[in-house]
Amino acid sequence: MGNTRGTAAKVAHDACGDAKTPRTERGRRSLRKLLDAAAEEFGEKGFHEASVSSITRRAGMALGSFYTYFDSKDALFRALVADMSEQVKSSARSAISEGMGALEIERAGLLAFLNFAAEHKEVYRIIDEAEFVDPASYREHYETIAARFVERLQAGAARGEFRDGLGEIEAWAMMGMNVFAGLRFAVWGLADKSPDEVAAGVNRLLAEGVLRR
Amino acid sequence: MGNTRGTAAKVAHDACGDAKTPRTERGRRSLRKLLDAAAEEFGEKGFHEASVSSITRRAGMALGSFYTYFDSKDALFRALVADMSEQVKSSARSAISEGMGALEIERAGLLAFLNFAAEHKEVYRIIDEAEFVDPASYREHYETIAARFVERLQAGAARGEFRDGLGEIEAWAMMGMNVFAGLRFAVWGLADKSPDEVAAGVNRLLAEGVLRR
DNA sequence: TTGAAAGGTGAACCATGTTTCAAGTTTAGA
DNA sequence: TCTAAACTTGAAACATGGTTCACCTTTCAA
Repeated sequence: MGNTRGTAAKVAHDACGDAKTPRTERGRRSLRKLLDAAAEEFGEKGFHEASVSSITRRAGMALGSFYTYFDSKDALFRALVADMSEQVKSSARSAISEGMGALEIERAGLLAFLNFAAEHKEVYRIIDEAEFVDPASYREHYETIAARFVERLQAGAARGEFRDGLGEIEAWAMMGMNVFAGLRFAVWGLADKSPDEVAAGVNRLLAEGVLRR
Repeated sequence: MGNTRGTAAKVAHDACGDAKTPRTERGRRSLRKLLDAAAEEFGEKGFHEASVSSITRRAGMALGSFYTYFDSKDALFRALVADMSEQVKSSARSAISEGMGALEIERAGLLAFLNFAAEHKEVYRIIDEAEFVDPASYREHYETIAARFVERLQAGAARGEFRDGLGEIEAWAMMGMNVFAGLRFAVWGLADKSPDEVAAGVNRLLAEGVLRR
């Protein structure tokens, strides 16, 4: 469940906006421990059930130290949302490589997302709870991702793979498919379907729809 | 924003499980006021920011009266989730009529849902927050709806309108499309797309996918 | 008319958990 | 080595808001 060192370092960096930047190596280590502990705690309990004291306990430090790194529980949560959002985006991004066709890109992106979600089930809870704790981030998260879908849809059309006229409506619909597939098959993971199977099914739906022909 | 009298009555009835059934007409009126006030309050502020005292204030009654009708703030929320869930389902259900084709059913169902969501923006927040406050209901809500999608998909295939082999994966993907279309175009409603336009766009995507042919 | 049950009231109780603070310890550069 | 800044500590201050309770008012059937 714990982050890799690389990821955690990235967290600290990306979270600059809400975290107070530590000046020493020891400080960076503490900030990292706090962020990892918070991801676990918020993932398990949700924002309101989570407590700062429980987070510092997990991180193995005193309650008061928390306020050396964050101004408030909210600030910590915002930092975490920004980071998780970034991780979700980059997980899909990294799955895409040069020679892929437009449709293949979508399948690979979804597959990467499903694997990421299965590995980090706390992402859903944290992003979802942002709807209440930090609405602006929540909205920005989905709007940014939707914008990518629009770009890819248009690129696919330009290449002649996709039909013309695809835009925001289709982008949001696709994003919804992926998110719900992730919720049901990766996060709740009843293990009755493999990620490949799910990605293939959704991809076929996306490609040709449900009509018999 | 306020419920119609009919709806509110229904709420009270459906919520029996968590609400203490009033014995007199006056009591039923109070329970109704409480449920309507709660839908507003939870919709605006979310579960944790909402307070029982603010709900009773909205309802125009004293704090203590609340506990005549509900054992706790949680119980009220559960009653509300059950009711909203029921309303979402019946809004789509009522849009479906006899002579419709399988594809047409999906469009009509989505259109009704979009209109319902635009009219009751608080539904999203309440259902979404159930993920944290009442996870079992949250899951049941979506699983029940997904089951309906599966049924309709199979009915469509039996009629020869849809291709074979459609199942849970496709059902969850469709549900995701609809939910996200509702979030973006009905709830956030930037008014740049009409419900009909959105329903038509999603329906075409569902029917034939994105591939050029 | 009447009294028992239902419903209403809001101050006070209480648990929880965030944030502050004053004092101690460690780090890192000079 | 030395010292200022960075970091740590945990008890206590503080705020919030759910829940209880003892007493009052309304309803309704006999």
